[in-house]
Amino acid sequence: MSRAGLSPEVVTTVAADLADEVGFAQVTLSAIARRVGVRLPSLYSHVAGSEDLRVRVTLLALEELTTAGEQALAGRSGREALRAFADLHRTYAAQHPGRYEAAGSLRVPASPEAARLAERMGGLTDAVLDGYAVPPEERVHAVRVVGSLLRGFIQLEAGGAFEHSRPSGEESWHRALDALDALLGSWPG
Amino acid sequence: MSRAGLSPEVVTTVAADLADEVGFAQVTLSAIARRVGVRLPSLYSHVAGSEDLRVRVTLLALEELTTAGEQALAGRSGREALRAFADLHRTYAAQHPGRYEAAGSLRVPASPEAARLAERMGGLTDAVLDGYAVPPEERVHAVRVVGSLLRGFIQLEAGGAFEHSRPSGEESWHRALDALDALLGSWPG
DNA sequence: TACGTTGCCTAATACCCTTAGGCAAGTCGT
DNA sequence: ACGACTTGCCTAAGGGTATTAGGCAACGTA
Repeated sequence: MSRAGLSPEVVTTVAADLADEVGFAQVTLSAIARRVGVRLPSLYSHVAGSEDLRVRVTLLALEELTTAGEQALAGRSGREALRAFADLHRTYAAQHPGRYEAAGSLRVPASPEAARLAERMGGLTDAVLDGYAVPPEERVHAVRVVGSLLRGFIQLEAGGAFEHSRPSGEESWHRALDALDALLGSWPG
Repeated sequence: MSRAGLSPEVVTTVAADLADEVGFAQVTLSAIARRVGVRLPSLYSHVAGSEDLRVRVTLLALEELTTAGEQALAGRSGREALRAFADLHRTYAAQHPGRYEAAGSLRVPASPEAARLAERMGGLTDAVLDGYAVPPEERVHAVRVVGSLLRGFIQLEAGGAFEHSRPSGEESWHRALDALDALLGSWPG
């Protein structure tokens, strides 16, 4: 009986891929075991259980998004940075719906890894805002508004809210980004 | 053996209450059966199954939100209407997290009831925008941006994103509404 | 090569969801 | 008021997922 060569990372990646295919909520240990060719209980050698696996997928997605964000923002600022950051998230959500869903779940337990990620994500939002003249004490609010709009739009679009009405989401997306740019350009109003 | 006096409406309401207490994803037919004092299979006389129940809870939440919206918006327009509409959703989400989660699930199957709700919800957003001079062909985009920001903010707040950082979400909420008001007041740019 | 570690297995338990079939409590026609 | 029909609730049974316990064999290492 040869071994399957599993590891926490492999199991997590398979789970993330499965989430992209059938939805994060439909990810099941049974399905993963079938896919990698082992019996269900064998997975417990690599992950602590169903909930642990969900957290791992969430952290994986956040890490991928953050890394991609750091690359996308390199050398950009202001409107350019905002657009790159926003488009990155929208594209990631479209290509990896399950991962994005996981990333949006929030509520990961505190851990060194989670803290490091939060730090890096903070750096990203700082980089975006650095191109705008938002007063220091207003930055928190600006970050929250930007995050809210992006997240809300992407989720509505992913949920099919714009599917059966004209015009397409694409045009609204550009309006939303223009609105955000104008907003940040004249913050706080 | 006396009867429990159940009905689709009662089961749905119990499910919604349970969702508010433990989260929409944790709502289970077993738990509902225990709560109303019947055996699990008895519920199948009232709902078609687990998925059917979820849809019913979603429609219940959307209906409650819409009805409350119609009352909150009566006699208001412009900034007043926007604020009433936004605060209503935020308050509803805080008081009925499970219901709000259900309402945000989207993707309810097409039905006469769903169509009626969509119609009424469209009327609400129209009422909010009527106080602003948004060009007719731009209304769709404005509605989407407003919806995205509100939804995103409320979800981030519900997910605890603002919990461990100052200032509180309350202040950011006011900034967000001011930003939306300014945005709609000078749409498209 | 012998040893300890560990990856994977079978077995067993505990939910949850769903369908089938039966009984009796309501409801309705006469 | 009585019988017949409808239906709300029940038990029984089967299938899926999650988790734990305990065993065996494949690997890394002395």
